[in-house]
Parts: sequence; C-alpha cells; structure tokens
Amino acid sequence: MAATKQAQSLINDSYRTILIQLKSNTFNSLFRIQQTHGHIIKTGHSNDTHLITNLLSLYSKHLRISDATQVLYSITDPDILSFSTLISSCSTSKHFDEALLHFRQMLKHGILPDNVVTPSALKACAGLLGLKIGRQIHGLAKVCGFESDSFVQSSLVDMYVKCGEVKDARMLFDRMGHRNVVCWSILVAGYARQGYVDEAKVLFNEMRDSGVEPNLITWNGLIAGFNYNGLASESVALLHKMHLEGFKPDGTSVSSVLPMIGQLEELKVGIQVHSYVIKQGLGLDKWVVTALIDMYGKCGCASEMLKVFKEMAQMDVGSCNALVCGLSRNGRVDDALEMFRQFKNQGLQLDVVSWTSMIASCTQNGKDVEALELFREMQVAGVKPNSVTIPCILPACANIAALMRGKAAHCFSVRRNFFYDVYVGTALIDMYGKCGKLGDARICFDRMPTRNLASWNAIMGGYAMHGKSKEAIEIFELMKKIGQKPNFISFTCILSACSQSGLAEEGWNYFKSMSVDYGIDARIEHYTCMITLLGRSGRIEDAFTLVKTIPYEPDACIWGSLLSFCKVHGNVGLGEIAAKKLFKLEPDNPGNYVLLSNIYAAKGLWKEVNRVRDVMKRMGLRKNPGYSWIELKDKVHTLLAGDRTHPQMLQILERLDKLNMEMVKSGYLPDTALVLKDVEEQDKEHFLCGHSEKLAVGLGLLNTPPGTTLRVIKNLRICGDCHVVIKFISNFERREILVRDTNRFHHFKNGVCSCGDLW
DNA sequence: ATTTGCGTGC
Repeated sequence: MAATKQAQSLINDSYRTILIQLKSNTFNSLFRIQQTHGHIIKTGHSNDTHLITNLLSLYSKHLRISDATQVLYSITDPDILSFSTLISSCSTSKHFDEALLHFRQMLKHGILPDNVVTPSALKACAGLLGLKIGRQIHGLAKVCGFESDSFVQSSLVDMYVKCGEVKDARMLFDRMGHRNVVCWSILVAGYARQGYVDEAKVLFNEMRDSGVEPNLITWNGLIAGFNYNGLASESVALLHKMHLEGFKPDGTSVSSVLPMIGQLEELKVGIQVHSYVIKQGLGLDKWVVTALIDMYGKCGCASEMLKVFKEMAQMDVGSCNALVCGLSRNGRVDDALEMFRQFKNQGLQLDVVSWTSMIASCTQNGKDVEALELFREMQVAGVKPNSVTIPCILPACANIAALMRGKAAHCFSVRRNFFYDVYVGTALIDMYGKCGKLGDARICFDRMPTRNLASWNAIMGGYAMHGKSKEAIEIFELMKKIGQKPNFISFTCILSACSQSGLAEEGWNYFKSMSVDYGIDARIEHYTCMITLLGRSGRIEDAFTLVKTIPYEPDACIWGSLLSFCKVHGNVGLGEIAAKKLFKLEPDNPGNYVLLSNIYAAKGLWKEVNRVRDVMKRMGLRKNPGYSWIELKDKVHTLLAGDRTHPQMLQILERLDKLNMEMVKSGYLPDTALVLKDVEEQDKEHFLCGHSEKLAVGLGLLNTPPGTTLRVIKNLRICGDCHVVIKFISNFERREILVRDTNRFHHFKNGVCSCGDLW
C-alpha cells in the first residue's frame, strides 16, 4: 500500500516536471501537452488539482479554449486559480460571453472573485458592452473589499467608459489615489473613442503635466479614437506629432490611421502613410499590410492593392481576406474567387471571415449558385458559419427562391441562437417574402425582439411584392405609430404596394406626404411607382403628363413601365414614343423591341412587326431566353423555353396537352395576339413546347401530391398566354400556384390571379 | 492567473 503511494507520488512529480518544461517551451509543444494530458488520464491522475490546473494554463496559453474548458470542468473541485486562468484566457482571446459564463459558474461553485479574476471579467463586460453585469461585478468588488486595487480600478474605468458611461468612469478616475499610465491611457482613449475628442486632448496634456509620461499605447489609443470619429487627417497629424516628439510609431499606430482613410477615400493621404510605412520599415507588420490592402481596395486602386499583397512577407489570413474583399469591391469577383481557391489549395487556414466575405461577394454580384456552393463547402471544411454568414447567404436563397436552403439556414440560426440577431431576422423576412412564404416572413417579423428600419422595410417590401397593399399600409401605419421614421426605401415599398393594387388615392397621399411630412425628395423610383399607378388604371395620357414633371431625366424604368402599359392597353402612339426613348437609353435590350412588336402585332400591324424584327436582326439582338425554375424536394429544376432535355419532358407535355384539351372544352380560346407574334423564327418552337413557366407548372403537377401549392420563378415577365393558362390550371387542379416574375408575385387561386390581370 | 492600442464580413 505504502509502496503504491510512493510510486504514485513519484509519477506525480515526474508529470509536474514535464509540465514545467512544457511551460517554458512556447514552441510546438501543443502536441506534447495533449500527449501528457492523455498519460495523466490513463494513469488515473485526472483528479490531481495541481496537475490539472497546470494543464489548463498550458492549454490557455495555446488558446485552446475548448480544451481548457473541458479540463476545468473535469475537476471535481476547481479552485479560483483555474477559473482565473480560464477566464483571462477567454477574455484575451475575445471570447467574452464564455468568460462571463465561466465567471458565473465560478460563483455557482461558491467561489468569490478576487482582485485578479475581476479585471478579466470586467474586460469581458467592456467587450460585450454589458453594463448591467459590469455594475454587478463592481458591487462584488466593493463587498469583497478590493475595489481600490489599481488593476480593478483601471478595469472598472475601462468598462464604464467603453459602455458609454463616461461620467461614472470619470468619477472613479477622480477618486483614484495613484494614477498610472494605464488608467490615464484608458481614459484618454475612451474619451476620444466616445467622441469627446477635445476633452481627450486636454486629458492628454493634463496627464503630462501631472508627471506621467505617455507610452506608445497612450499615443495609439488617442490616434485610434480620433480616427474612429472620422477625423482621418487629424489622426495622421497626431502620427506626425508623435514622430516629432521622439516616439517611433509602430505598426499599430499606422494601422489605426488607415481604416478611416479608406472609408473617406482619401487616396493622397493613404499614399503618404504608405511611403511613411516604407521609410520606417513597418511593411513587414501583417496588420499594416492588411490595413494598406483594405485602404487601397476602398480607394479603388486594385493594382496598388495587389502590389502590396505580393510584397507581403508571409501569408496571413487577415490580409488574404482584405484582398478578396478589395477585389470584389472593385468589380473583380472572378479574380477574388480564383484567389480564394488558391489560398484554400495552398493550405491557408481560412476562417469564418474568409468564407463569409467570399460568400458576400458572390451574393452581391449575382453569383447566387456559387454562394450556396461555398456555404456548403465551408461547412465541409469544418468552419462554422456565424451570425454574419447567415444574412450573407440568405439573399442567395431569396434570389433563386431556394426555399429549402433558406429554411435550413433558418433552423441553423435557431439552433445556434442567431435568430434574434436583427440582421439575421431581416434577411429571413426578405428570403421568405421572395420565396413566396409571406406568412413565414410575418412570423419572423413578429418574433423579432428588436427591429431596425431595414426590418420594417423588408416586411413591407414583401407585402408590396405580393400585391398585398392592405397589409403593407397596416405595417406602414404601425411603423409611424411606434415612432420608427420611414426613409426613401420605405416609401418605395408603400408606393409600389399601392400601385400594384391600384390604390390611386392612397398612393397619391403617400407620395405627397413623403416630401411634406418627412422632407424626403421624390427619387426616380418613386416616380416610377406613380407612373405605374396611373398606367395600371389605364390613365396612360396622365402618366405621360407626369413624366414631363419629373425633375430628373426619366430613366429606362420609367419608359419601360410606360411601354408595358401601352401594350396592356393597346396604345400604339404613346408606345412608339416610349420605345424610341428606350432604344436610345438601352439599345441592346431585346425586351423593348419585343414589347413594341407585340403592341403592333396585337393590332395586326404586320408591316411594323417586320420592321422591328429587321432592326433587331441588324443589331444582332436575340430575345433573352426565358427560363423558369421550381424547387421540388430540395432540388431546383430549371426549365428553358423550347428546351426538351428535362427527363420528364414527355410527361410534362402530355399533362399540359390534356389540360389544354380541358381548356378548349370549357370554352377557352388561345389569345393568339399575345402568344404568337414573337419576333424570331425560333420562337415558334417555344410556342410549340410552351413557355418555361408553363413547363415548370407541369413538372410541379407531376411531382407533388394534389393540393400542394406550387412556387415557380421566372427570369422574365410572365407571358400573357401563360397567365391565362395558369389561371385555368389553378381552378381545374384545385391548386394554389405562385409565380414570381421580374416584377412581382402572381398568386393563382380558383381561376383568379392576385394581380388582377394587370401587370 | 489580472488592467490600456490595430485590421477583414451584413
């Protein structure tokens, strides 16, 4: 018995020696730590608090927070030392919420905080802007009697000032007996960052007068604070002053100054700083490199950005991320994607930010499919999406109406507690609206704990897109009631809602109210809504009169709206005027030629139809191929007009044929004026096969149980004949069918469409 | 084992 005890203690001693060795060796020892950890468990020493605490601190040093956490909670009775180690490690690595979680656990274990763990906990409060818990910890410090510890006091001042409680911070500071350089720095930087820049300057001088010399961090904090408030040139001036007074600015000084220079696109100042960097030999600092890349990217200097990147000493994730963003910002998404792939293949450890920015670049540049693929790849690579990734991926789901993928992202957000993030919520509203699930959009809206202007606009835009003007108006009025000020986008939503359902009076009232009550000048898109409002009610002459009053040069949207209403109401004369303008504004858009030719065709003006067709031929324009897609069981099926490659095409045509016969039986006559007179020969084939939206509906009918709602998306405006046919199908098959075209949603139900046959 | 400064994503 005694012998085993002796052996045990011998083993214990040797472990202790190993751990001490590991502590002194900072390089490459992670593997050895894990190895030793394994041995300790295997030999049954996992309850030796000393050994375990040492392990914990080793893991913390390597920023292996999850390992450290596991170790801590494997001890039956962790002491304050181990908690302290873990909490400080969480705080310094910015895992603030975890730091506070462990702090609470520590209290639950019956351990009171001391003067050492308190600063770490306060740092976390400052990082999370958690004033309430910060005050509680302050209270604990008072009760436990270490409120006057200089570390605790500095941390308290920092916490209060970062949470915006400048007065409280100042009161504490004034009561402090000895003020060292750290607490002066905290106050100076804090004042500057909170926008009290002049007071910060005064404090800085007071500090020197009181005999405390500023250090590098003091200077840098002041510079960063100025920069944070958009005072780019002032912070560059501080950089100079610092240099003149014999403080050599370091990488941090420089990278504090650059972000705002980029944001203000002050290229000249940026170049000055860059040359200073080269002169001072600061170009090896990875933060400086990243900040320079970011600055050049924001100033539109892609080549200079690439040059800085190429001269970089060693690969760094941050710099690579900045480069990818810079490339996409300058319209070079394909280059960004290629670089991203290269980084990945080179084995660079891409992080959440890398993936998220690449995904964001794709969604912002119409590469929705690529974005979704990247999102999948990212998870395969073991990188967990965060609350920023979700609102970046959702627009891609919305654009291509990939409802299942959107829903999956929704579930993911709920599981990971991102759902209450205002950006996530707003993106979900938008996604559900664009996927035709207005009810779900509303549920998301109602469940949001906090909403911002974008959230209100998103739900209103959803209602507008579906032609639900009553609901859009309700939201708008609610918004006014609770004091949320609308902006120009809110008015675009409400006006388009009114115009979609022909609420002429309401529309005009909102249009007037916009400038009178809110001081918002009508933009071109607001005029477009009003033109549409008039056009829809058949008042095309009035619409033309309104166009003349627009204080800007009318754009293609205005003329395009007019032209399409000329088609709906068969107005050849005004149609020709609108078309003429459009041919000048966008000569390469085939849609306008097609519309004009359809106007002619409806009146049987074949000579004019041919003339337009000849112009198109001469210009080498072809009608944009129409395609539609439908999501069935998590898979998106794309159907091209005239394309017979879909494996179920024969069945689709058979089904549509049968429906066609039923239609004829019930007295339907195809409206040849709407269908046939497409401009090109090949469109005859389209006619034979049916338009893509019809094919998508057919595919949906074949592959879903009776009664299921179908959701179809089309890349062009829905065609008139399809509109008639789908109305019939909705009645005959007792199905709700939603078709989203480039303009809005059409809800087909019981043989009626929500657009009221005007679109 | 504790306190101050920098960059990339909506």
